[in-house]
Amino acid sequence: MTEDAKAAKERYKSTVQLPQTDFPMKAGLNEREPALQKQWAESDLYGRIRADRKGARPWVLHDGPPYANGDAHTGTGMNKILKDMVVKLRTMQGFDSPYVPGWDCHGLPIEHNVLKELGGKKPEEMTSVKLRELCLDYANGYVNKQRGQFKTTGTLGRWEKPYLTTNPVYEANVLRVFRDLYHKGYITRAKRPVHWSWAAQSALAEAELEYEDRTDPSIYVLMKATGPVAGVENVSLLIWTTTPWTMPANRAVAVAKDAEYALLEYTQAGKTARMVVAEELREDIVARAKLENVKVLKHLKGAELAGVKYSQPLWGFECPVVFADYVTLGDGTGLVHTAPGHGKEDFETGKREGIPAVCPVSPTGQYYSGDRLREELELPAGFKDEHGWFGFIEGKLIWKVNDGIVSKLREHGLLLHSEPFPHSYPHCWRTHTPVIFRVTEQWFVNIDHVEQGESRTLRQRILDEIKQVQWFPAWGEKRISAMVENRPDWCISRQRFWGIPIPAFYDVESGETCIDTETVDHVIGLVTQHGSNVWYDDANWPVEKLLPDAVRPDKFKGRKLAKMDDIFDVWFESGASHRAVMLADDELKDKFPANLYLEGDDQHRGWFQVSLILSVATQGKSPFKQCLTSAFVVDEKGEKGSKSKGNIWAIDQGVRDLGADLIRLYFASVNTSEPIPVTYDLIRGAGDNYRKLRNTWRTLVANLFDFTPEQHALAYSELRPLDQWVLSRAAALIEEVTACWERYEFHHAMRALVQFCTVELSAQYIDVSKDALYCEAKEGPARRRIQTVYWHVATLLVKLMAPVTVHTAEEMWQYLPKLESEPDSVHLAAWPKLDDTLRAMPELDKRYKLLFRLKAESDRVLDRLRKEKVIGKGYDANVTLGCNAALMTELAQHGTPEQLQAELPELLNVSKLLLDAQSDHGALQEFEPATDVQGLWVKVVASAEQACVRCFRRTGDVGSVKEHAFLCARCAEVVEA
RNA sequence: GCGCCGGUAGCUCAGCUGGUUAGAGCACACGCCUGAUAAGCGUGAGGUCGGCGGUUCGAGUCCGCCCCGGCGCACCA
Repeated sequence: MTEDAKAAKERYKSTVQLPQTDFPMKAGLNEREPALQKQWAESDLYGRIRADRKGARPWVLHDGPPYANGDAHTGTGMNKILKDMVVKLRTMQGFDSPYVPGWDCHGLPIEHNVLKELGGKKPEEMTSVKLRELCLDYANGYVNKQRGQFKTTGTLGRWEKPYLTTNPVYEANVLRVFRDLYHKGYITRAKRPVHWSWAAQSALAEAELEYEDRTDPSIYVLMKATGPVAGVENVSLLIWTTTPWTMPANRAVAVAKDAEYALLEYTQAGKTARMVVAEELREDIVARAKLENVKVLKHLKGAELAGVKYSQPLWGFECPVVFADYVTLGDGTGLVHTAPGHGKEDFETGKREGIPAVCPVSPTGQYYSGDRLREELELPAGFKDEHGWFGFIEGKLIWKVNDGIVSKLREHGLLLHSEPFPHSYPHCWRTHTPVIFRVTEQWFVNIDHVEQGESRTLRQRILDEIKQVQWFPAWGEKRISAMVENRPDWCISRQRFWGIPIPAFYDVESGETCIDTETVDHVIGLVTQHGSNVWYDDANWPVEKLLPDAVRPDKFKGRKLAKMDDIFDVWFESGASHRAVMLADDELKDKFPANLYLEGDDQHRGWFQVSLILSVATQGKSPFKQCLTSAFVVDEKGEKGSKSKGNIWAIDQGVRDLGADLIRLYFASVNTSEPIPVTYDLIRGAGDNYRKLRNTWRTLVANLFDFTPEQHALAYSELRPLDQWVLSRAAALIEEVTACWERYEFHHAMRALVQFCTVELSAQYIDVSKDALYCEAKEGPARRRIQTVYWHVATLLVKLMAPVTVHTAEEMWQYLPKLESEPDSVHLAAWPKLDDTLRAMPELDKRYKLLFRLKAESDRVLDRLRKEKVIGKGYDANVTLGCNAALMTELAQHGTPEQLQAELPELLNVSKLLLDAQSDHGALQEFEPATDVQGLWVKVVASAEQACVRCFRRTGDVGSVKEHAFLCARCAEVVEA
């Protein structure tokens, strides 16, 4: 370039419309996000959203309450972010979509931690009320902490007035659910075997069990028959168990009536003996116990064992053989050790056969001592402990005697074989200790109860309701149905104090339980006013005051009553949230059932199920219409996050280090139905997408610096096909993103969004439209129509991003030239939808698909010439597209050769373009065959023309206007005007 | 043990009801631009679509078996 040309270039620079914007390229999230959040708080954005949508169709996501203990970590943080995304979407779609967060504040972990702070147990002088106050303080402390942590993610909601399960009104509503269940006959108090956590000293519900691996002794015990078996004397019944500690409670051996059994004679360690085992398992047992000289004396059906009695291996008294249909021949011996006090089925069998369910184990998992042990074992009168078992077990923790029992059985010649047995075993979810079965008196919700006026059991009604719910992912329906089909009655009582009391009394003399709907209602009244502490405040609320004669059933009037001291399972409390929140909160009560419950997929077993049970039983329907679950967050190794592993971090720390929008974008970009790896590096990886979105958008808005939509936007009809094509692609994007959101496939929506930015915008439209945008007349239509498209696209992109990158979208919104009618916050704006401008144009889609394929072929050749240093930028080149007849015919569908020739230079970013249909291109050396387009040859030559100093193109007419020697005709005209 | 989900380029994932040489983004390599510039554009390399067998004119896509990973269930006595 000559000196003159350089000077000219500088002179004309001011006539070029270069992009201008203050919208920063760098996100600076950790400064901007808190500032925006402050702004939202000060302008009460959430309140304004609520006011703005008042009266609109409701759409409610009902929040599942996280537990008020510990930090809000990545998992709970993700859950809140996903919820916020959905609520923001629904709000933009015009729904009235309040978000009322809640916390689960009662329960064992808090109780534990408070006791720990007190040195392990409640000080003698401390009242229960005082202790409960400490628990409440503890819970409230974590509510405040977690609230602050959640808010850093940019989540909007009624944070200042959340629902808490400790709120007296909430507590009263839990009791109302109980009252209704009681009234309808769903509640039973009964002695049954329940899962028992000896570490927590409480019964556990199914939802509170976690299966963990554990190795127990697997033992084969010989139960000596007291008489002949099928005519043969001195026969033992071989049983198998992995819980040797239950042997003291053994009261029967169960067999399958129809199964085939074998009566064997065998030699082991030089001694010969006889026993009965299932024929199918005989060889397995012989091999395991290394038996020799095995002879099958007889085959017999289980039924033939009727009437056989054996000597209890520890205590020596006679116990029966019984039949049971759960006896299987999969493993063991086919003869089942039955201890009705330690197993659900054993209990049922015992009940049927009139065998006592003895349970010599205390709440702490120790055998009772002394007389108590004797009593609990229900030993016969005059019993003598000849072998010293009594002293051996008494007072000991059951897990500590497992091995001792094994060796002692061996000493007595009762053990055929033992080996270690690894298996998964239910553990207490809070203390992570193995649970046991204990027979205790508990309160239950009867799942198979049929209430008056109904023909179906509650279980069946829940299953029917499950079918009415939309499950995301769809397999959730199968999973929860299977769980409901198989679940036992729900044990809702716990023997702790930090919770809502089960409002029942008993007659001190007779022991009879005193409860009816009136007494419960009375307590509900007191709890509403004073909170559940009334139950524990003996000084101010003695039983006479708690339940005055006036409200007692007649038979209890004037009697001495005492309070029962069970509390509700915390799942009962959270499961009642539909009643305590959805049906009771001023803002929500006319919006039941909720549109969506959204939690981790562990809640199929937990909150979803208990909510369904309680809502179907009391309201007759599911408390939610849709149910969305996400998988768990894991670390880079795919391991579940846990504090002890140190692979989990508090969400607010992540926000400070990485930025809320980046974390939100990450969670929106991954498939949340599969385990979600969460590490700083992975989230930083989402920064690629973030920057792409941000920069692409920045370019759009930087070219709108002189654009006011009301004044400058052109009508659809004034746009060129290329412009209309972008709008058509944008319309497709809106449809796809919206469809993905409706299916809650956030990551598919984000993919579409990023792809649109990188392909249609960045690589295609923006790249192609630069010349017109920069060099055409500032006010002319060639520039304004591109700005019109930019404006439409920039607007819809901000909106489509708004539920995810809530801060960035808001920041963008402030820089976007908007219609006067748009609100000041993007979160108050309307979700984009198709209209006369944003509309699908299939013909144009087809046209540009073809033309961009031609561009790709041209680019390939241009690239080669660049590497050969023949040309630099595209404007240095002239391109000839040699097309055969078939290709010309295809092209003709999209315009005349003249039209295409006029449009293609811009599209291909070259100075000149020729369509040549005449020659036999294959025979011409200067033409290069295309690789992906049939019938196309490409010829590229360096242009010999002078470049225009203003637009860089080599159009061949530079200097045609005398006054502007360095300009092409187009630029000269623009500059003149 | 039973059931569910997944196994596609180095990474994250698309591939609808089976149909031209399997796609995108990122990362990588090479080049261009320097008027999106701590940006942008182009080109390229990279995949036996977990394995084996089957159905079919044709399979990543359907069927069967197996392997790996994850999750759930439980009458594991």
